[in-house]
Amino acid sequence: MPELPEVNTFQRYFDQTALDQKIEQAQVHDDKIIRNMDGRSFAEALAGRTFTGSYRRGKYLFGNLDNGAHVQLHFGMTGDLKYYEAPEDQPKHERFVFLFENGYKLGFDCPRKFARIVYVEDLQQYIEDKQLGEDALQISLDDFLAQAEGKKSTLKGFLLNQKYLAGMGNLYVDEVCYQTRIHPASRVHAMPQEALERIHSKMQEVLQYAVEHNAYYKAYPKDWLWKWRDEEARAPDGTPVSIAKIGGRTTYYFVGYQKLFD
DNA sequence: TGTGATGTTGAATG
DNA sequence: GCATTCAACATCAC
Repeated sequence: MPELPEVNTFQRYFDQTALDQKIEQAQVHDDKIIRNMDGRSFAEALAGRTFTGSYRRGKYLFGNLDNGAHVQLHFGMTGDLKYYEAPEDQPKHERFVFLFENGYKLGFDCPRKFARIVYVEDLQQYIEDKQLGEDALQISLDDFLAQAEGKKSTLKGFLLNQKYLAGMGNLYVDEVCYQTRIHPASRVHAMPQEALERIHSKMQEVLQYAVEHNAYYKAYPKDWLWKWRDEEARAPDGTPVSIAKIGGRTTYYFVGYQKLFD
């Protein structure tokens, strides 16, 4: 489920379960989920360490280790965390697990193995090399406009590109476009500044609301697109939903109800 | 049985 | 260098 608000919820969970406890051992069940070393090296690097904090940027969560290194947790499409004690509570698709001194474990579950776990020696350098954009919840209007400057891509493609800003995913992009009544296939360079300002403002409003509700979508307002994202959906003016690939992803939008800048 | 899914990356193309 | 499209990654659920 992981877009920015979901990862923010994972961060809270991580902080409540993993911090300030010595890691007795890390066990890697599936080597391929660790992207920059084999499972044995990862386990060796983590043994005896302690997480002292965490840092989230967009959909990327980093656990801060007491030796200055970080562990990147990126959840892909199906990543999840589970803190448990009894062996029978181990999640079905656990790919690796931290065993703490108190006997509890923090397991990383991921049915589709799209998650990306990386042992990061130098976080600043890593983020720079990745060209990871500013966090979508933090980015100022000025920086947002600067990123949008001259972009010929679709609005959706722009918002999804983690180099420009980090954290937006398929569902929240559709939500913001719907609520601002701007067509997701609009060309960024054809949008007046006022429209970009509305996107920026609504984006942070939506993300903030979602974060405050722990990304629990059932608690989202009834008038969000999210609630009834299906083929029967209609805009308030009765426009039936259109479903098409925009920016490479399945997109729900309303022709006419959402203004197209092209 | 086939299809697509809340994500990212790299290759190929224009 | 940019933008776009596509395939790949691997598994599950409808």
